[in-house]
Amino acid sequence: MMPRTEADNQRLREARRAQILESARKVFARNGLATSMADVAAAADISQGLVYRYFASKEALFRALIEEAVQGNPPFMLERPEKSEKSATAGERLTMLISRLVEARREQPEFFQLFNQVLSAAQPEDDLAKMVRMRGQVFVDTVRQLIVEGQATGEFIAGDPDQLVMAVVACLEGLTSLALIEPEHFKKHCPDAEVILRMLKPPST
Amino acid sequence: MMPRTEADNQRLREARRAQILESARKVFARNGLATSMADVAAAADISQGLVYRYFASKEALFRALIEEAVQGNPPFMLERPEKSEKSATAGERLTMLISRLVEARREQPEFFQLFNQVLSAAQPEDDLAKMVRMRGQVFVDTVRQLIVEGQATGEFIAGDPDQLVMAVVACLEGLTSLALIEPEHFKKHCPDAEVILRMLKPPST
Amino acid sequence: MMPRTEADNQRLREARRAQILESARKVFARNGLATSMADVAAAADISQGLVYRYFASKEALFRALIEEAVQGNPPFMLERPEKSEKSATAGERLTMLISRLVEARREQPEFFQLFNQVLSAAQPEDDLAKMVRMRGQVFVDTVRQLIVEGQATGEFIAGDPDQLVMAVVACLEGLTSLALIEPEHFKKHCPDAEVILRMLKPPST
Amino acid sequence: MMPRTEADNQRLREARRAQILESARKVFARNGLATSMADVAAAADISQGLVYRYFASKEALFRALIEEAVQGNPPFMLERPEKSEKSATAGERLTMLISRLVEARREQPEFFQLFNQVLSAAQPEDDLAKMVRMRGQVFVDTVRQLIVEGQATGEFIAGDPDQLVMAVVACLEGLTSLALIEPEHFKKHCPDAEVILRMLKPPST
DNA sequence: AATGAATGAGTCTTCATTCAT
DNA sequence: GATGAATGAAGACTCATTCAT
Repeated sequence: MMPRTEADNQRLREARRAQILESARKVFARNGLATSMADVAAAADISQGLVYRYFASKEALFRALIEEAVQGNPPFMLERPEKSEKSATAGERLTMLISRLVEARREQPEFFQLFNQVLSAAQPEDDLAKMVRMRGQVFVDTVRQLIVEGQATGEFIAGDPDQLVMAVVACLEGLTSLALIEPEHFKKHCPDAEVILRMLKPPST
Repeated sequence: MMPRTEADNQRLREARRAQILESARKVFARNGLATSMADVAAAADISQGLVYRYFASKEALFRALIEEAVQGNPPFMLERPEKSEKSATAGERLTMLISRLVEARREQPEFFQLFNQVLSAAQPEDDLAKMVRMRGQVFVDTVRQLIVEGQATGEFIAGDPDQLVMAVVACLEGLTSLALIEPEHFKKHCPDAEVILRMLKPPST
Repeated sequence: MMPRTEADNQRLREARRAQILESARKVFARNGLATSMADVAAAADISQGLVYRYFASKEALFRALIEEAVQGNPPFMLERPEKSEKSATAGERLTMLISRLVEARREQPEFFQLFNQVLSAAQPEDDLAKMVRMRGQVFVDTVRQLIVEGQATGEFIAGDPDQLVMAVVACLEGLTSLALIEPEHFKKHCPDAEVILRMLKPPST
Repeated sequence: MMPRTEADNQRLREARRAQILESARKVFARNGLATSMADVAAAADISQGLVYRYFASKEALFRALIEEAVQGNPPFMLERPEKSEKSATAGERLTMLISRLVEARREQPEFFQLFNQVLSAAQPEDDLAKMVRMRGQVFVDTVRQLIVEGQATGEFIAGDPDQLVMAVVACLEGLTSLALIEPEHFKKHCPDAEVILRMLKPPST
């Protein structure tokens, strides 16, 4: 009988918004920007018009998804080693970092797939593409720094560090792609960080 | 002054077709299925209408690109070890295979980027997606076979072979993505096959 | 604590309705039929839904506004000379009429602007447009009648009466437009009826 | 058999553009911004899509119409007295100006109706509205200047010049409105400039 | 009675495709 | 064979209207 209270509405709106973001994340991660707003609305099980009460446009919605993923609400997105890890060796820290990132891709592949969608469809001048590339660069720099350190201490194999960085990064990027193609198989046989790290260590033979 | 002969015409047509395919490959590889036919025509420096003299539709054009890439007109696409390699060990043969694939990605990244575009934009039931996935499966099976063999002979580290396969495949897939993002840097620091192969070998420590 | 009586409710409803009409008149007069129901609700400081408790549709609301204006709830809308004026000459009566109409436009320009909005946006077959045109015709006929009378008595200049009618009517219509564009300036320099009436009198030279 | 030449296409495009502008002018003049692009296309007897090859958007089309009208391709739009008129008295020059403007409204009412549509539907901050208002101001200033001059020479009646300006301007504006409501009657009984000018002259009695 | 979230039909706009030349 | 003007169906977006609370 009573109209909804202000607080009720606020809660409703936030829930709706979250629901739309979640549904949109799934469909955009899978189909990229080719996804229609009708698809988004259907995934969220609401009318097309309603999406526009929460996001001004398709682009705004996609942007919200990317920003959410870049700014990394999900805690496992943190790529920099945590304070408690500062005492570990470069190799140990890189192991932890890779481990976390592999795990993140296993838990929430959509976040990473979104990045791929941006990079594989957007114009280079695109604002979002820049943002995603910048974020990627931070990650690459972190890995490079640890590899160089590890090489200095002899933990890692010598050689062009950029080559090693690229191998490691490619591996992670590739896992994101594989997660898109075969989610089940990916989850089951997702490689351990150690496997990836072996690329940085001299083989026994 | 002589009217063109039938053969001349045939040759012209084939050249035109090849020109369109090449231009289309570039723009589709970079921008995905969002690429418009106007973009294709502009890239090929011909009118929009003319594209339709050679390909019945956008879909037909894209299909031709994928089929060309899958059936591997380009010789380096051959993934199965050649006959002369039959005598080598599994490790040697896998090294050669990976080596060839890395090289292929360095030489002609567009072919592989096309596959990524298909997989990241198409519906799973899509005919083309199936074709590309199947081709991927062949490759995966080949790698798996060699890894299992290598494990049997002790060349490769023990453990879940699927995990190792995935690590190797992911690395290659990831290289394709990186080639799209930063072509220059990719070409310069593209990792050697040995780096990737190290994931399959026990580390010295 | 007493429940509202039926009469109270009735009064509340009427007040609400009047409030909506007044707000709607302002925004429709200024922005025309492009005005959204959201604009109306905001102007009336109520929710969108509530407008529909008082008016079945946007069209019904607009119609109510036009009918209110046409039927001339506002007393100054009466265009026919009043009884006490019957003894005056045609010229005197026309002066009084014009005078009243100029004054009306100064006092309540919105009513007249609404008519303009109908005529400039609606289809000719539109019901409302017909109503407004018919009302205009009554006014035109009245003016024409007085002009013809005035010409007969020599009060007004000879010549095509329709031309004179149109000049007078145009002047009044134009004042309505100017009132929309520059309300302040309009109110300050609104011409006297005599100025307009001069069009009907032979110049001294 | 031969493809159209460049020149052919150029001519075709210009003709098409002109055709669209003309059709659009009519429907926008009559129905204002509520006009749909489907209406425009139908009026021009072409498909909806084609309009967009000539004008980027509905707004761009409308803007082109307004700019065309403001910049006044039509020669009769010139409101400033021509050089040859410089020797005439203020009254004579104003007569010529009004005369020209009345004539313009008779010949091409659509141009002036477009201005009315802008002013009666647009937000005040609107770019186009500003442009139209500015153009109106130029006209008002011209009329005012001539009236003041005429008052100084005794040609015109004394009194608040702004009131007289407003009466004259209103009359012209009103004619534009009437032309929209009853085009036929308007053309037949359109008042002469002299009638309007009489508002500026002392009456004989 | 009152709110504002939700719906869906209608409009603007794009783009694959066709067609006159 | 070649061009680019033209078409029309599909997708983004708005807004009058309804409905649960």
